[in-house]
Amino acid sequence: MTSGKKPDKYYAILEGALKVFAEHGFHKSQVSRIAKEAGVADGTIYLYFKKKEDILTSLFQEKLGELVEKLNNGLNDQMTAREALNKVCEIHFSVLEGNIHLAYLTQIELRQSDLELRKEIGLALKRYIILIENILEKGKKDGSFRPDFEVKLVRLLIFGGMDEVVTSWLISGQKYSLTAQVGPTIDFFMKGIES
Amino acid sequence: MTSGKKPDKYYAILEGALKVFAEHGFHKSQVSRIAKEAGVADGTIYLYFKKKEDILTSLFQEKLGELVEKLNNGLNDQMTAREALNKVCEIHFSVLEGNIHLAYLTQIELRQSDLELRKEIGLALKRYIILIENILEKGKKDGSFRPDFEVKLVRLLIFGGMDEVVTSWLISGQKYSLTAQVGPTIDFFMKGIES
Amino acid sequence: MTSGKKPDKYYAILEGALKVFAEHGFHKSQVSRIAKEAGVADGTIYLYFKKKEDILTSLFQEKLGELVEKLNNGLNDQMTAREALNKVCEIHFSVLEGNIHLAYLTQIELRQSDLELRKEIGLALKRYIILIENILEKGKKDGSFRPDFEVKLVRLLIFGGMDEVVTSWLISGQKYSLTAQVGPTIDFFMKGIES
Amino acid sequence: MTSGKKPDKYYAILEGALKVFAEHGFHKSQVSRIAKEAGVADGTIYLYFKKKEDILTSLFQEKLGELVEKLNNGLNDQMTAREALNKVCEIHFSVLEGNIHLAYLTQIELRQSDLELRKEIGLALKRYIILIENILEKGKKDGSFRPDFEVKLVRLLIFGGMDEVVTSWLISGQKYSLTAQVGPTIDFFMKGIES
DNA sequence: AATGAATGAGTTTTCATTCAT
DNA sequence: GATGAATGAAAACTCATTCAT
Repeated sequence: MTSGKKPDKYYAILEGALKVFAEHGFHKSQVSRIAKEAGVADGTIYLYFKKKEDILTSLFQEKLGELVEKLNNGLNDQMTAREALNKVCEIHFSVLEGNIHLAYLTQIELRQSDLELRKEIGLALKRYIILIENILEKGKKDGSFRPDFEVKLVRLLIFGGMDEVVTSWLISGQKYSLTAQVGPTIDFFMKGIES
Repeated sequence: MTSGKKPDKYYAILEGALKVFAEHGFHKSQVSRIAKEAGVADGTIYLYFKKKEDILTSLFQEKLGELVEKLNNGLNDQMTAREALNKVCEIHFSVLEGNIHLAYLTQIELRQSDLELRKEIGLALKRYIILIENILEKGKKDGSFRPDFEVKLVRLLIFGGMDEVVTSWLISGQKYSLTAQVGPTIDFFMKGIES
Repeated sequence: MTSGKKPDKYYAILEGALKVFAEHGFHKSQVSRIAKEAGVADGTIYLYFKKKEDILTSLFQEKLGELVEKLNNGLNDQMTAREALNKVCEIHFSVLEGNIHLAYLTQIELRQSDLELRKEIGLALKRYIILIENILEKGKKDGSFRPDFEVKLVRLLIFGGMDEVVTSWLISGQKYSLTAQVGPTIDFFMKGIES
Repeated sequence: MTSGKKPDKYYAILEGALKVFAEHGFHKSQVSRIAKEAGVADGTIYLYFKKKEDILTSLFQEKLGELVEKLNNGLNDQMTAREALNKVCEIHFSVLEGNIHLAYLTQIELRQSDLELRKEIGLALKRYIILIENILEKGKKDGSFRPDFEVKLVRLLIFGGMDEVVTSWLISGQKYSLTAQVGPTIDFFMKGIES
C-alpha cells in the first residue's frame, strides 16, 4: 500500500504512534509508549525520525498519501463533475468512519500543533485541495457548473464544510452514520455551484 | 468592553495571555511570561485561574461572549434571513481581521487542546451555531429559504466553511482582505439554501 | 489555665494550629488553614508569631507548661518516691489519652523538625526530665531506691520507655487503654531501682 | 555488605542520600544534591526510586536489614537471656556510635515523616522488636526471668529506653561514649525482669 | 491591631533525546 | 542497525510571608 522502500519498523512505529496519539493525544503521548507499542526500543525511533514531532507529520503524510491514492483510484475521467465531487466526499467520510484512530488524528491531534507545523500540514493538504479545485475547474469548463464563482474560495468552503461535519460527528461520539451525510452535503454544495 | 464585575487584574491577565499565546502558542507559553506581560506576579495568576488551561478557556469564553454580543447588536428582526446571514459572516470576519491575536487564538491555539477541552469549547460554540440555526429556521419559515435542506447539517457546513476561510487567510499570512470574502461566501451559501 | 497575659487571639491561633497540625502534620499544614480555623486573617498570625515554626514550638511550650503544672499540682512532699513516679506516669498517660490531638502533636509532629528545633524541644523537655530526676534523687536519699544506679541514665530510660509506650499506643490506633499501662510500667521501672 | 542483586547505582544513591539527609535533614535535602553526591544525573534517581520519600524508606530498610543481620550473627543459642539482651544493646549502640550519619538518620530524619510513613517504619521495626520479645520469652521459659511481667509492654519499655539514650547522646553532641552506657542500661533492665 | 491581596522564591519530577555497547 | 540506561533541561504551581490599607 505505502511506497515499500521504507523498512518494516518505520511503519510499525507509525502504526504504534497512530494508536497512542489517538488514545492520549500528541502532547501526552510518550515516545517510550510508542516504542513499546511498535515493539522496538526507544532509541530505535530516532533512527527513523529526527524528533517526536516528525512522527506526527510523517504519519499525516503517509495517511494523506493513502487517501489521495484511494481518491485517484476512485475517480475517472468518464465521471461528471458532480459524480466526482460525490466520490471525493464519500471516500473522505468513509475512510475516516472506518478508522476512528485516524479520524482522531486528523481532526484533533493534528490541530494540536504550532503554526510552523500547521503550515507544513497545510502544504500537504494542498494536494487534496487542488484535487477539489480540479473538479471545480472541470465542471466549469464542461458547463455543468456555473462560471461565476471563485474556485479558490469555494474549494475552501467545500473542504471546510466537510471537515466540520467530520469533527462534529467525532466529538458527538459517532452517534450517527457519517457516510449518510454524503448525499445531503453534496446536495448543498451542488446547489451553490451547479448551472 | 469587559463587564466590570471581575477585577482589573483578571482582564489584565487575559489580555497578557492573548498576546503570549498568539506569539508562542499555548504549549510553549510560560505562565511566568504571561504574568510579566500582565504586570503581575506569577502567583497572582493562580488567584484568578486554577490552572494554566483555565486561562485559555476563560479567554475563549470572554471573547466568544463579546462576539455574540456584537452579533446580537448587529442583528434585528427586520432583516431578511439573507441579510442576517450576511451580517453574521461580516461580523465574524471583521472581528478576526481586526484582531490578529484573537484570530491566532481561535484558529490555531484553541485547536491545540485535548478532546476534553475540545468538548468544552464545542459547548461554548453551540451558542454561536444555534444563532446560525435560528436564521436558517427563520428563512425556511418565511419562505425565503428552501424547505428541503437539513438545518442541523447545513449549519455545520456554513460554520465550517467560514472557519476554513479564516484559517486559510491566517496561514497565508493575511495577504488579502478577509472581509472581501464575505460577499462571495454568502453568495455560495445562499445558492445552496435559497428558494 | 494558661498565664493570661497573652491576648485571646494568641491562644485561638494555638488551638487552631493544634487541630490542623494533628490532622495534616506540620509540613502539610498551611498557615492560611490555621488562620481560618482560628477565625483570624492570615496576616494576623504574624503579629503573634515570627514564623510558622514558632507556632509549633510555642504550642509545645504552652502544652508542656500545662503538663508540668498538672504534675506540680498532683505531686506533694508526703508522697513516697514510688507514689510520685506513679503519679508522673499516670498524668503523662492520662493527659495524652484525653487529648488525641495533643498526642499526635507530641509523638508525631514535634519529631518532624530539624536538629535545631529538636534541640529547642529538648531544652523545654529538660524541665520534665529534671522532675523525674528529682524523684529519683529523693528516692535514693530516703533509702527507698537503691544507691547504685546512675540517675542521669535512668531518667532517660524511664522517659524513653514511657514515650515509646505512648507512641506505640497511638500508632496502633488507640485500640487499648493507655492509662491501664501505668501500673505494669511503673512495676517494671521500680524493679530496676527499688532497694 | 550490600546484597549485590541491586545495581551499583542503587547503593551509590542510598549512600549519597544518607550523607545529605544527615547533613541537612530530609525536607531540606534537594534531590539534585543527592544526585550530585551519588555521581549520577537527577533523572537517574527516578530510575531506581519512585519518589524522594522512597529513598528514605529504602535507606531505612537496607540499614535495618544490616543491623538485624549483625544481631543474628552476634546472637547464638548458647547465650543466656541476659547475655543476649546485652549483645542486642551493645550492637545497637555500637553501630550507631560508629556511623553518625546513620544515627542522625534513624534518630532525627526518620521521625520527620507523616503518620503514614511512621506506620511503614513501625512495620519494619517490628522485626527488631520481635527479636527483643523472643529473648524475653526465652528468659521466662528457662527461668532466668520472672514469669510475671508483660512481654508486650516490656519490649517497648526496653526499646524506647535504648532509643531515648541514643537520641539524648546524639543531641548532646556525642560528648560521651555511647557504648559505655550498655552495662548500666542492661543492669537497669535486668533488675526489672530477672528472677 | 487587623486584614487579605499580592508576592516570588523554590523544587520535584517528567520525558525527549543521546550514545556507549 | 538496535538497544535502553542515562541524561539534564525545563516549568507549573504552592504557600509562607509581607505590607498598603
